[in-house]
Order: sequence, then structure tokens, then C-alpha cells
Amino acid sequence: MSSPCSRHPHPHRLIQQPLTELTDKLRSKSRKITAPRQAILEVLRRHRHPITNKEIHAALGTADCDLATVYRNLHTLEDMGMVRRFDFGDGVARFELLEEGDDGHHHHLVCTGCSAVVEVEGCFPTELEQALARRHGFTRVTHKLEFFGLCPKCAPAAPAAP
Amino acid sequence: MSSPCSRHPHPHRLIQQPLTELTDKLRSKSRKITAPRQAILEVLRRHRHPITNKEIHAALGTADCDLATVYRNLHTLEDMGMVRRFDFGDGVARFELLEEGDDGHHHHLVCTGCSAVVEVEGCFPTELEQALARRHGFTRVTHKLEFFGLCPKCAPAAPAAP
DNA sequence: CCTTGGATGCAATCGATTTGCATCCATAAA
DNA sequence: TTTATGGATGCAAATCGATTGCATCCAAGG
Repeated sequence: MSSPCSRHPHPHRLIQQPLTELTDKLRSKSRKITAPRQAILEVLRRHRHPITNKEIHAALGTADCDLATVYRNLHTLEDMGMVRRFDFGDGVARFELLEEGDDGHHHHLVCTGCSAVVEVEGCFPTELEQALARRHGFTRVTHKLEFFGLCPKCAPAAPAAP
Repeated sequence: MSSPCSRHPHPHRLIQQPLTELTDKLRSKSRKITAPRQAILEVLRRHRHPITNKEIHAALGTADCDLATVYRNLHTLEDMGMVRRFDFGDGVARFELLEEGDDGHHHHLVCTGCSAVVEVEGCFPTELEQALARRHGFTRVTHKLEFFGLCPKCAPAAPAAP
């Protein structure tokens, strides 16, 4: 694992549940299995890194649907706990399909040059999180954490730095 | 417990440098000392937690200026390293005035109910960041980390929990 | 086949932020 | 002090991601 800029599958996201399993979950909550929805799920299944609504929309191909439908569906899927929303700080929401039983809590290392994404395993600040909660009397504390830097391919092109 | 990082000259942001020091810094980079700019700096000096462009604009009072001017000034101040931008994940940028010599790197615990903000004194271990950088060949790696939860006041009003 | 509530397309709208442009003025030079 | 000038500002229009109202459509259960 030493090519962060190229697309490489990550252990956590190698195996995806079959589409039927996904549609079953939808059915179980009285959500309809429509063509756009299936197509969106297929796109999500094919991507191992968070993708934006626009990217999903662009990847629909033949099964094209309205962009608003993509937005609405990702809200629905998020509410149902089937996808997780990530924020890379650029003002655009990104989503990842979740495995059954996975809460999707993990972080990324994002190249500020080419937007390449590496998944980071392990969730470090959990202890700090609980200490914080205790100290300030907060409950239900979570966190958002993402790493940013320059990948090997983009490093040479970078400006002077400390 | 994780080792807190050591680059926090003013942990609680109680003391702020005088306005003259700020204007001197502007002058030194051939930026003009205008009324709007001074007023914006005054507002920032009076706040110890990240505030939005709108909040700054609203707090200007007599020294009112165009909202676009606030936006432009905060870009300028950010570029000059005089303020630091924070992202609480709600799609609105927030800023904090930086002390001399402080890079402003710290994190917050934000109440999702009332938006109360607590500064977090502990920082994510830098070594882990560097290990990540090494493992994936990234350079200049940084991170964004914010905590979210319910403060004591908002906890009672919260819905059922896991 | 029929009913029905969720789903979709389309267009309008929203909120945050940016930008084009004419004008203004803080600052340094003359 | 006067002048020249490039940065700064006001105002309005434009972007951009995302949301929403509404009429229509259709998947799913009778």
C-alpha cells in the first residue's frame, strides 16, 4: 500500500453487500425500489471513497435522473443509516455506502492537490472524546476528523513551505 | 490520556494584543488601515470563540460596512495569518483572531443544541499525523478536528439515546 | 385492476460566498 | 499640503451547493 494517488481498494470497503440486500432494507422501511434509487445504490456500491451528489449524478449514465432526486435519495439513505456523510471542508457533501452493521465511523487523508483519498483506519480521539464529555458535562459526544496533505504525485508541484 | 500538543501560547484566549499591534502588522504588509477593517478587528478582539461573517457584520454597530467587505477582509486577514478559519460542519465559516506567534491550531466542543462552544485544550497527537504522512508518502499533513455533543443545558431536551 | 402515499421532474428559491465595476481614500511621494 | 496611485469599499449581479413547492407518476399492497 504505497500508491495513495491511485485508486486502490481499502480493506474496510472491499466487500459490498449485494444490491438485493440493500433493496430489502429499503422495502423493510416502506421505501420504494425505483429505478433512480437502484442506480444510485449501484454507483455507491462501485465507489470505495466518498463521492459527491454531482459525481453520483454524473456516474448514473443511462439511468439518468434529476439531480434533485440524487440529493433527496442521499438524504433518505442517510436517514436510514445506509450511507454516511463526510465533510472534506470544501463545502461539498460526500457519501459512502455503509456495510451492514457498520456505523461508518472512520477518517480520511485527502490530498489538497488532486483530491486523492486514502482511508485512515482506527479512530484515535475516542478517549479524548470521553474525557472531554466528562469534563464539560456534555453528552452524546462525537467528532469529525479529516487529514489533509500533499500526496507524492502533487508534492513536487507545491510551493515553498516551513 | 493522549499527550496534548505544545503549541498553545494562550490556551484560553483571554488576553488579546492591542489594536495598534494589529494595525502595525497590516501596515507592514502594505495593507491600509481603513475604518471597516479596524472595526472588524475590534469585533474579533472582543470575541473568544469563532464567529461568522454575518455575526461580525451584525456586531459592527456604528462602524457598519458592506457584508462583502467583511468577507473580503476576513480573506485578507486569513491570508496574512491574523485569523484562523474554522469549520463546524454547518456550511458557515467561522473565524478567530490569532495571538502573535500562535498558529491557532486547536479544536472545539460544540453543542448541537444551542451552539455553545468550548475550547478544547488537548490536541490530537502530532506523531500520529506524521506516521500517517510517512505511511502514505504525504507531505505537509494537517488535520481538522471538531467535537460535537449536547451541553448540560440542552441534554434534558434531547430525544432518546443509544 | 385500483388505490395510495412515496418518488420524481422541473423550476423556483435559498443561503453563503464571490466578483465585476465604478468610486473612494489611505498612504507615500513630490 | 498637494498629488498620484493602488488598495479598499459599496452595490448589485452572479455563483454554487442544496432545498423545496407542486403537479404528475408509479411501485406496492390490496
